[in-house]
Amino acid sequence: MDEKTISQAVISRLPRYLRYLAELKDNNIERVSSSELSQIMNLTASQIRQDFNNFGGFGQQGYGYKVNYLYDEIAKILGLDKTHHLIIIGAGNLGQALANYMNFERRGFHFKGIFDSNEKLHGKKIRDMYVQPMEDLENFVKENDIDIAVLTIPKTSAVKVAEQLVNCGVKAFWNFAHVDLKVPKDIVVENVHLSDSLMKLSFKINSQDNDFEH
Amino acid sequence: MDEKTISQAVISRLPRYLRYLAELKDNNIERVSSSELSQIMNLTASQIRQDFNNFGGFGQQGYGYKVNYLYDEIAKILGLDKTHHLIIIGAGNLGQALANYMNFERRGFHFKGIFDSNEKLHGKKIRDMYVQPMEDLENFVKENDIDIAVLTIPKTSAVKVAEQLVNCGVKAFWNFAHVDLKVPKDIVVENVHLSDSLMKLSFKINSQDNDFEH
DNA sequence: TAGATTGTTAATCGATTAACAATC
DNA sequence: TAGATTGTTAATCGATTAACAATC
Repeated sequence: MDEKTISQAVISRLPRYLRYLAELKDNNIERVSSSELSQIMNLTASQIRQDFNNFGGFGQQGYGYKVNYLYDEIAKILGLDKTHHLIIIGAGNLGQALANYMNFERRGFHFKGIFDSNEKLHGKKIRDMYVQPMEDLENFVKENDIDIAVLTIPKTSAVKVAEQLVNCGVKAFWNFAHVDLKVPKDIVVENVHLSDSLMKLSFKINSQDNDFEH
Repeated sequence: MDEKTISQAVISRLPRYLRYLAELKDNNIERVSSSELSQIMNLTASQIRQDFNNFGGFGQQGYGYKVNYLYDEIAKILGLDKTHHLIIIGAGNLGQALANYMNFERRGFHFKGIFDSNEKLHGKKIRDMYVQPMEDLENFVKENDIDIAVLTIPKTSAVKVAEQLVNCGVKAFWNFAHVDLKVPKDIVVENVHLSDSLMKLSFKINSQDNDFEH
């Protein structure tokens, strides 16, 4: 429909908007102006209005934005009203933690299974799932219409497994492996490189103490 | 010394440079030109040279960059040669996973302790640490010169605990709580908002299927 | 010296901020 | 209607890309 290009910067701000709007909702605040929101969120009012107008206007002149309506619209933009079928590849520390910790279902992500190559883990119960062997992966993906794979496996196997999953029809990856996946460009990848994040923290500490500012 | 402002965009690319340089090192490749690196990393050669020259020139005209030297210099810029004392607040799924999964020591981060308010967890062994009660937190931080706290606690307590830790001398936070911390501006915060990341994934899937491009 | 590739300046592109007319 | 605040255009700022002189 719209056929507009949304910049990465805007996309990154959307979940944060949603978070602050949820807070306003919790406090039973019905309306908010761009300048009020800008103060709470430490942005400029102009940027907020520009951001929202990437998706068409959600406000009313002279009034501001209805909190509930704005929240719902942004949730829709983020696709949180859609449902997806998700599996986790890698039942190590991180995979298990995400299975237990993330509230996948609340965001429309149906957690359907967890896999690992380590046979000591096979059959282990994680949340309400049993760890399955990698041999069963392809069939499971095809039979259960899996569209998202969470990769919490070592980088050595991540690229290969991702390719395999693309061939089975997986459309998106939440990638925690410390490597850049090689997938066709219509496949969605969202990287969470924890090591990179820790290095950024290190840089900021370092640059504070010494040389360069950031 | 230098007193230059490094943009957020450049900082974010540094760990990725390091990753690819490590790969070249592993393959015993001694030199690399900006244009070779640009092809591997899917960047422009110009951007790479601009990035490096934020910190002074690391290359030789007509030759390129020495892989080992460049790696070491970027590691130094990231402060990976420095040591830090780190604790984890929150011994739930995520806190435990990070304690076990992250190779803190390898990057100069000395993992010194893990804390939780849940007394059922107190004394539980995680890696080579025992979970300590929050009551012992302040003394421990002061006595052990802790400068970094990893926050894997719910957002409801994160802001308060962060303030408390700042008062005890903590200088940096690796924040996994789904909230923006309120700390003085000389305190370093690196956020890992996993929910936000998942929503971005959702957006990208959604925008592929329908309306807007990204 | 000739060839290659950096370091750096200039040009372009994109994102943020400012300004204001439209309108609730 | 008057006041307020959006939606949107224009101005500014910053980051990326292109070009090329410096130099190994």
